[in-house]
Formats: sequence, structure tokens, C-alpha cells
Amino acid sequence: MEYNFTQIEKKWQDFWEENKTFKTTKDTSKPKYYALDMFPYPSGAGLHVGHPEGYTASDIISRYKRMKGYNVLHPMGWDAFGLPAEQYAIQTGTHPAITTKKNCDNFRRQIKALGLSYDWDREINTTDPKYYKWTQWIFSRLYNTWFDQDMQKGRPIDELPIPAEVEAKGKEAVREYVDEKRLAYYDDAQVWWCNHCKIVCANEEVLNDGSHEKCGTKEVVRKNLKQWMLRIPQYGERLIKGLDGLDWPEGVKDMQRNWIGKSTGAEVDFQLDGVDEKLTVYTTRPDTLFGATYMVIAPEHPALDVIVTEDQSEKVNDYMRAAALKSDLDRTDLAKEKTGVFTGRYAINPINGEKIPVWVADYVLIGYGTGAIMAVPAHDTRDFEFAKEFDIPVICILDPADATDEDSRAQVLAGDACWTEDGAYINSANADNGLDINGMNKADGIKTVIDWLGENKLGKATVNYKLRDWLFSRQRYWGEPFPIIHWEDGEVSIVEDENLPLVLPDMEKYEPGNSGESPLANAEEWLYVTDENGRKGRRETNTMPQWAGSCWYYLRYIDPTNDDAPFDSVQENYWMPIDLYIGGAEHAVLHLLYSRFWHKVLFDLGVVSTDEPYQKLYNQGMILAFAYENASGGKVPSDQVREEEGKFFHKETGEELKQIVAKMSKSLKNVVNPDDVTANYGADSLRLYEMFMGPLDATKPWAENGVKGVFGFLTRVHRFFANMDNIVEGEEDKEVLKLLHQTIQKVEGDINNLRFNTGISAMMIFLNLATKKGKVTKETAETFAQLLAPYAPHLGEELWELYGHSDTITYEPWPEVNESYIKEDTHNYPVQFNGKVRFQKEFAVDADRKAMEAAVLADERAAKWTEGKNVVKVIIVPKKIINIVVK
RNA sequence: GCCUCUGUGGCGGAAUUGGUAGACGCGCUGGAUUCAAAAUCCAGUUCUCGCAAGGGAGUGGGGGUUCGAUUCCCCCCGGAGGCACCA
Repeated sequence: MEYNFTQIEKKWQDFWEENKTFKTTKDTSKPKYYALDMFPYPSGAGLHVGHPEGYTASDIISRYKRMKGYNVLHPMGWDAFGLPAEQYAIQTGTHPAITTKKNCDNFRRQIKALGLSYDWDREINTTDPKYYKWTQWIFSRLYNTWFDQDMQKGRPIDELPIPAEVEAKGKEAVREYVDEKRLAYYDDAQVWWCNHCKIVCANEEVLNDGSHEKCGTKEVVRKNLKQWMLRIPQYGERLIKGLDGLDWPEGVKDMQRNWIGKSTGAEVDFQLDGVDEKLTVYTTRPDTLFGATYMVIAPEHPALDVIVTEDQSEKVNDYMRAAALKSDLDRTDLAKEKTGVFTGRYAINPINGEKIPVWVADYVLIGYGTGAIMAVPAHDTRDFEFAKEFDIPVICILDPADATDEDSRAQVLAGDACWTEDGAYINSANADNGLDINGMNKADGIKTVIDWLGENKLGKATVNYKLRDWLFSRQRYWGEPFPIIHWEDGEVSIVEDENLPLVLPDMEKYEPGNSGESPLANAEEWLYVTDENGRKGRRETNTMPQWAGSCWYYLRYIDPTNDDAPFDSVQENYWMPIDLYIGGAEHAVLHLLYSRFWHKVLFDLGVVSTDEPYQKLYNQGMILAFAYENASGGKVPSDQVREEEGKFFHKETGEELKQIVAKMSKSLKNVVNPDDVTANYGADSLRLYEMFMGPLDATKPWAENGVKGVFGFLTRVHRFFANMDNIVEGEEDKEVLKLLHQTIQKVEGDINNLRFNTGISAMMIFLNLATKKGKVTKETAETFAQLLAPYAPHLGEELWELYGHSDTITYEPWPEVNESYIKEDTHNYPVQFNGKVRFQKEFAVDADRKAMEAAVLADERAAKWTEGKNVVKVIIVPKKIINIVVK
């Protein structure tokens, strides 16, 4: 009897489909489990072996939870807006919706072939107007929400208090005031523009080398365009705090914290000399004010005109012009050499009345803090470099007394080295105003100075975030249209909920305009609107970025066909939060941060019931492939490689090659297609191998032989367990029973800890014993089928049916561990002498210590190690080890 | 430079709270089966000395704590990912 996986898998996939085996009910009486995969962008290339890794993991959990009696929500859908379909449309004229549908169909086919237990009745697609109606609806909520800093909460815009002085200025002023508070706003923004894609990119889509993440070209330039922005930094504090209660990988939490980049410090006002103007700086080290020897403002700083003096204006103007031509990137690239120009102006240090020069330099960024800094070269490395470059005095005010060696300390004190750590202040007192922090440490110094600044109205404690407003529009066709109308009188209005969705118009051409206009600007019938008063308006032609649809899709799965609301709130209340979210680490920051932001806004508005969406997050590791290189490091395509006795040779030249691990790539000819694996070994083998390769979160190389290995296992499982001659009635063998229950325990524990590789190994060990014994009872065989089913569901079902069951194994209760079978009466103790194992000796688990000690020492094998030596100590750890210390 | 993770046989990887390092799988070696091969089954497989019994070394390197360290602490080296003039 052969393991005909093709037939078995087809049979059960059809069965599941016909019987809607995995349909999730609305029964809220059972405990729930929401297992979510990051939904894919359905690319034309189809599935790669990386996809099934996370999908299989969450599928095993889902199947296990069903057997444990949970109501499980395990859905799949498509993040289907995106550039490739639109590029294809530009080239061929094919509507992106057609390409998208084709790709979704292909992805669905491939995913179904893996035997994943999704409830396909809940499939969603971000490009479906019935879906993006609610994406637009949420955008409306963002538009109509402001963030109340005092309450740390988003609130409806009509609850925004309007200050009397604004009210007094009239309607226009009020509107302006309100618009400035909305979480979504429309404004000029300096944006990155990719000349190749003809699209605006978010800062984070421009890579460090200046190339565009999506297309890889370096045709990214700065442009000023009207854009939609979201005020995500207002939620900075909430986004940081919320991380604390989440079961996420620490690294991902850290990355989000760093990205949000909260810093606490103070704003300090400096009076400028000779003009009636103040310059406000942001600093995290107000304690070092006594050491400030100059100031720097960013080249784009608006006060620069007032600050620069007549005789310096030419130099400064040249510098500003040069800086404007540089991108942020060029600025950081040239980080090694600091540039700058003296403005000719001096400012008064508020702490001691000293005059210090104001410079302009591009190492200060306009977008962070106040765009101006006080420079303390003795205690800031960047300022130190600048001061050395331009011969500006360095005054040490923090003595690293106990923290470093005498040489280094002397250098710091002399201003020849920079010290950013803690110490004791020197030169930090002013008798005139009573401020004296000499001798204090850093923490006390900061606090004392901030208090002093506050009392004297010269500054205040401030919090800053690196996180910037989120650029939320793209000049594209294939995205959600903004439900926004720009009226001829300058008013902006949002389309009422009852008129959503605002559907994308059909078009003939998808070419974006060169000037940054979206293709929608050419959809004239769609574009222009007139209200009941005859006022003319023009629809927003930007569309939303791909992030939009993925920011809330997990909520739509809860109630995917609801036309009256994004989802039913009773169901939402039941299903949220997501119990397990599995996906790639590449989404550690952007998707997860954006989506948490939206979720918090919805929470504040009472739309959702939890503050955080994803309770537990897990990142599957990347799957790499073996590749080959010759002695000189040249890569050799895999089809040119011959393997012999574990060594690798070039087929033509015979040269010996080194096996390395690299990303799968067409050029290396080492790309693995899941369809091929399924065809050759079956979906159960693919699933099992992906789980057996190693820990789920590890990066690991694909090895064809490994697939053969697990295929062999499944073949042996089938050969043994599907052969009814081996399945007998009667009492089970003690040894088999013991191992069976150990296996249940191991497999279950490993599922709960997402350590699938060792769970599989436990099943292999059990099969090895069963095969050796030659027979097992039916009860044992059924239990084994249940353990196997979450991993290899097709074979699990097949065996289950073979044992006489007519219904699916999916909802059979998970086997219980019977401790009495596992309990050991005796333990075979390793006996160590000075930490080295010399022999084994068996004792009862509850044996008396003294008796054990005597018995071990009396053992003839012990004599060799105790002879001529004194037994100093005997350590006995019950059920673990015996160690005898001799001297 | 900073943050996070990581380093174990020929390979992928196992080792509860510190307690027999190398489970399980691949590969390799030998054997059975076969006319032969594939497939399958059985045995062996960290390195090293030894015919063997039995020693010795060993988890990137160096130190430390401990009766005992892959596990805990310190320093160094290598690999992956992220951030990078954020004052």
C-alpha cells in the first residue's frame, strides 16, 4: 500500500471545501482564539516558500486550538492595492483590477493546495469597494478627530474647544484652527519624489543609499507638493506605553521605541544681541548651559534673515543655497566633515550673560526640535567636532573624576576631548542669579537647571519625538480614493458616510502626470462635482498608500460582509485582540506602527474595544537557500554544481566549490517553488519540512534532502499506521504507552511554545518505537493521528477515516496526558567524579540519600576513582545526577 | 558608532529552573535484499589515542562564579538585522 499523497490530499481538500469544515461560527459562548497571518500582496510571481512558513505555523496552532475546544478565527485575504499591477496597466492597458483578480486567484489556488484551515467565507480584498468603503470611513474618522494632549486621547473634532481669541477672528480663523488640530490634514510638504515610479515616497521608503525601496533606482529627488498627512507623533507617548503589555519579540518593541524616538529635555530661550528677537533651542542637556560656547541654527531656519548680519550675509546665503541642493542623505553622508558659517550675530547665554556666536550649519536639522541648538563641544561629540573644525573654544564643565583614567580626565578638563558621560560639575555657578550646580551629578544637574529656567521664564521641560507626521497620499490610480472634495472657495469637505464608497473611476490610461498629478486628474467625469448651491468642487486626486488597507484588515475579518458598519461590535468585542499574529520581521516598524496608531484612534472613538490590536506577535525567519562559490568567491549557479561524497564540484571545470547560504535568486538558480515541492512530495511534506527546518523565528537554508527526510517520515507513518495488520485490539505495551504519553506532552508543549521542530522530532521518535514493536492498539494509533493532524492534516484525516470515523478529525478533542503512564519509579543516575561522568547507577526515585551515597561509594566501579583520594563531598540531585568530589 | 539577535559534528539543528552535549533529520560508512541499481530495512557515525577495554579534548576565543557551565557574569572575535548628525 503506497502513500499516495496526491490522491489523499486532493480528497481531503475537496472534503473540507464541500463541508466548510473550517467555517467560523458566530457562537460567542465558546472561548475564542484569533490566529492571524500577515496577508500577502498577491504578486504575479506567485507564492514562494517563505509564505507557507508562517502560514503553516499559525495553521498548526489553529487546528490545535480547535481540538482544544476553542472557537477559532483564522482568515486569509489580499493586500491587493499596489504598484506592480498599476505599472503593468501602464505598459499593457490592462485594468489593474483584472491583473489583481488573476493574481489573487493564483495565490488562492496555491494556498488552498497547502491544506491551510482558513475560513474562506471571510476572505477579504483591500481593492474591493465593499472593503475600501470602510477604509475611507476610517479616514473620515481620522479627519474628524483631534488629539487632546491633557487626556492623551483622540476626541471628535466637534468637541474641540475653540479659544475665544480665535472665535473672535471669525469663521475662517476657526476653520484654520480646527484644521490644524485634525489628525489628517492637507498641506504643502517637502516630499521625496521618485522620477522612475513617478510617485511620492515616504521617508522610510527611501533607502540609505538614496535609492527607492520599491524600484531600486536612485532617481529620488525632493519636491514640494500638497499632500495628506497624519499626525501620528501625537500618539507617540501612547504608542510607546502600549508596547509594555504586549507579548512581542523584544527586538521589535525596541525598534518601534527607537523609531518613535522619544527624548526629554528642555527648550531654552536665548536673547539675540542687537536685535529684539529670541532664539529658542531644544536640548536634552540643559545642565550643560554653562559650557555652551556657540549656537547653531539650521540653514532653513526662518529666523535666519533677522539673525545674519550685513557683512556675513553673502557667505551665509551661499551656504544656504548649497545646503538646499543637498538632500538629507548628502548631509549625513558627509557626516565626517562638519561645515558651517558664522552668521555675524551673537546671542546671550541666559544662564551667565555671556555672548556666544551664532553659526549656521547643516548638521542641525530643521525638522527636529526647534531647528536650533546650543552647542556644548566639551560634552557633545558633534559639537566637539564642529568646534575643532572652526577653532571655537571648548569649556569643560563636567569633571569625569571617578569615571575614567587620569590621562583621559586631563584631556577632558583641558578641552582636548569630549565627555558625554556622568561626572561632577565644575565652572557651573553664577553668583549673580544664585544658580549653582557645581559638584552635582548629571541627573540632579538637569533637574536643577530645568527648574531654574522655569522659575525665570527662560525655558521649560519639553518632550520631542523623532517620529514625523505620516505622509499619507500617493499620486497613483490603484489605491483608495480620498473621500475629499476641494471646493472653489477653498473649503475642503469630506464625503458623507452614506455616500461611501467613493469608487475608483474606470480609466483608459494610467500614466501619472510628470508634475506629480495622479492619473485620477484625467478622470474628468469623476473629478468635478457641484453642490446643491451650484458651488463647484474638485475631488482629491491623490490616493491612499498601500498601508491604508492593511492598517485595519484584521478587524474586517471579524465581520467581512457587513454593509452597515465596518464590523459588528458584539463580534469585535468577542474576537479582539488578536491572540497570535505571525508575519515577517520586515514589518517590525511601519505596518505594525501605523496599524497600532489607527487602532488607538478607533479605540479612543469607541469603535473598537481594545487599546492594542496584536496581543502576541511572532516573526517567522527568512528562508534562504544554499549557493556555491569557487575559491575566488565567484558564485556558481546551482545547476552547474555536482555533489559527491558531501563535497561540491563544478560540473564543467571540476573545481571544488564551497557551499554557502544566500538569498534565493534567479541568477543563482536556487529558487524553490512551493508548487514543485507539493507536486513531488505533497503538501503535508512541505508543511512538515518548513516546520522541521529549525526554530520558526530563525533564518535557515532550504535543503531538498530535508524535504526527502520528512517525506520519508510521512511515508513510514503511512506504511505503519495505515496498515491495519499493525493496529490491534487489546492492552497496549507499557513502553509504547509511556512514550505515547510523553509524546502527547512534548507535542502539545511545543505547539504552545511555537517550537514545532522538536514536536516533529518527538513524533518521529514515537514512530520509530512503534515500528520496532511492530504493532500498536487502535487507541494508540488514533491518538497518534490526532497528534499528527495539525501538522499533516491530510494524512491525519486519512488515518482517522481508516480507523472507522466518518467525520473530520478537526474537532476531535486533543488527547489528554495520563501522568501515571509517564511516572518513573526509578532513575538511572549518571555518576560523576569531579564533574566527569564515569558510570550509571539506577536508584528508586524516592531512595534515601544516605543509602544512595553509601551504595554509590560501595559500587566496584567507584573504586577506580576514589582510590588513594578523599571523598570530600557527595552531591545528589534527585532525578538528575550524582556528583562525587574527590581530592 | 549605537541597539537587538546569533555562534554547538560534514550539514539543518536538540539539550525544563545550571545537572549524562550532539535528540531528531540529512549526509556518510558497513551490512541485508537485488543479476544489478533505485527504493526499503538493520547497524555505526563529534574529534582524537587505542585491536579492544578504556583514556583525553570538545559548544567562536580568553577569563570568572560553581561540586558541576552550551546555559550565569566580564573582556575579545566573527555573522545577521535595525538605526545612524534627532541636539
